[in-house]
Amino acid sequence: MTASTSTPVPSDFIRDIVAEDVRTGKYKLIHTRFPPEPNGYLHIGHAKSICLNFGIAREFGGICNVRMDDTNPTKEETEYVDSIMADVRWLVDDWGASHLALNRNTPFYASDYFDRFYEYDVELVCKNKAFVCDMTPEETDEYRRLGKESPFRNRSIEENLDLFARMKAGEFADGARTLRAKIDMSAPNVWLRDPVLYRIRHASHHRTGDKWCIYPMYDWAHTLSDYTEGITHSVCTLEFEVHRPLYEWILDALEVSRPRPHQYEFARLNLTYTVMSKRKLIQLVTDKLVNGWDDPRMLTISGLRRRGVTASALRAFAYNIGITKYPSMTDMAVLEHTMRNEFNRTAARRLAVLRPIKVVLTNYPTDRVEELNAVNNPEDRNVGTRKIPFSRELFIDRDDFMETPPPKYFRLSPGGEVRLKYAYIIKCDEVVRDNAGKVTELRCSVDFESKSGGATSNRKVKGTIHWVSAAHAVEAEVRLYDRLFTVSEPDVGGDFKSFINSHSLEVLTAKCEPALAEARPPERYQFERLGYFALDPDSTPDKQVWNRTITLKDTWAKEAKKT
RNA sequence: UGCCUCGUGGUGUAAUGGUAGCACAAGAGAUUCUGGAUCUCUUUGUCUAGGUUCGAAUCCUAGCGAGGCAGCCA
Repeated sequence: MTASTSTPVPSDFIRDIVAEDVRTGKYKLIHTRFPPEPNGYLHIGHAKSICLNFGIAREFGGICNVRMDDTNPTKEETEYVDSIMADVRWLVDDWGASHLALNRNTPFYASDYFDRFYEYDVELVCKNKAFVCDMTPEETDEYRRLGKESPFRNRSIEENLDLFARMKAGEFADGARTLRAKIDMSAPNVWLRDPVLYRIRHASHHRTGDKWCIYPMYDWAHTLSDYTEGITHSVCTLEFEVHRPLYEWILDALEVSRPRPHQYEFARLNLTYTVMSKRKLIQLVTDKLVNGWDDPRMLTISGLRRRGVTASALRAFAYNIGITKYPSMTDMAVLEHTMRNEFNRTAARRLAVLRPIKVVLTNYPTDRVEELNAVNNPEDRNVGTRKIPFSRELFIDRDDFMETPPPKYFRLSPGGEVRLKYAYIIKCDEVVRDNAGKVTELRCSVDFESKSGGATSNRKVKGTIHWVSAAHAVEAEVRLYDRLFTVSEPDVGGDFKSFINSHSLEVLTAKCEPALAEARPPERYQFERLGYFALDPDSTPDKQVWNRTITLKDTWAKEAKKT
């Protein structure tokens, strides 16, 4: 019996391939990699990829590199490197990280291999498998579409060597020349039609500075980075499927020693009610439709973390959705279910009132305060109980009172009864309003026989609601989040920004039970009957800020909608 | 248009020639001092047409549909 019996081990077509390679002894060590370009923040789709690549390494006793694919100096920044590393570490560090490869704070960088790439370039030219091309970008495009050979294709090796050295030396302007692989302009796969390997960019690179003015293209850099690092299974998303023959061609052309890496592709994650592309996420940030990359409404890893999602919940989600080649659309409800499933077991319960309405218990002594016993987590008795103060004046949530309740409404209404959780059954005798007619106070009477835990507490009423003692309440800011988009697929049918949910953030001042004042990050709580909440970094010693990570399932809301 | 890939309930996935299963969602009920959780039950599926086979979701052929690629982006 192994540890894997308690934790389900995923199975999918890629892991099947790895398992087979392990069985046949194809490689000494399974070695995967996660290769982000540092040009944006990581999102939940990257989390899927991280969990796959690190998961494979973890399950097969291998290792996984994080490698910055930083071959385009005009787009990449150190800020993104830092955020990516923080996100990856957060996601995998408590996942049996000791045998993962992430045993250092610094990632690998494709840019560290630029010198080595240059040697490979020269080798390729010497083998007459690459040439320097003088065509403009537009001409190159057109010739590739038409399958026409470049007029510069048959330059001598000496001339190519000379020209490429002068490209490197900075003699030519951006776009003036490229180094292209010499493959087959009549190939049906356009990526085999003499693809560009190097372009000229007189731009400062975030790590190599001004050392280079020629930069490798993705295919060249990525393939050779994989090979250089000893990667065995190079796992990427479906859009690179047509690049695989080029990946193979490069390794063939350089006649690299075996075993060599192989590329496998899986479908990227799509989720309802959100957008996933970096381009769109960056627009949300720059257009200030959200408050930065880590806005809790964003499906970035940093946004999810700030909202209160745990790394283990994200990993469980990655496990739940599986790995295939089918371009699917996963229901946001799966993510939500994964969170509730974990937090229900792990989050301690507290009482908090979001939209307070005052309740005065007319038959309760003015100066009396009781300390009532409350269970911290009914799913985990080990975490014990706490005391909650109870007194004559309380707050309850406005949602828990209706003047003219519909049928099946179990909460408080004029003349009706409800149980205050851990306390008494009360009856609403009188409704007090202000001049505008708004209800400002409920005057209720207590059934002292009904005290929770007491000998005569057996009487049942249909509803139980949460409450907070007014004199003891601690005020806190609460931020309620809803889906960022109003439609399930904001990517289709027009500008995605026109589907923004204008009510996706609501800020309230809540009344909390005193025990919450002692909460510290990264603790998270269930506010009973409301949802799961985590402290936001905006919290100060004077004022807590709570983010609602996810609501509880609300079958009453569903019921109410029917009528 | 060319090339590549993929089609299993509403959604996401499993079954790798041998009883189509799981999860989410939806619906009904039980229970409940959270309208939470838990438990029970129910609805809904192999894209189509041929073929191979004792037997096909699985193998073959054709069709249909969907996605990706066709940057000096990754």
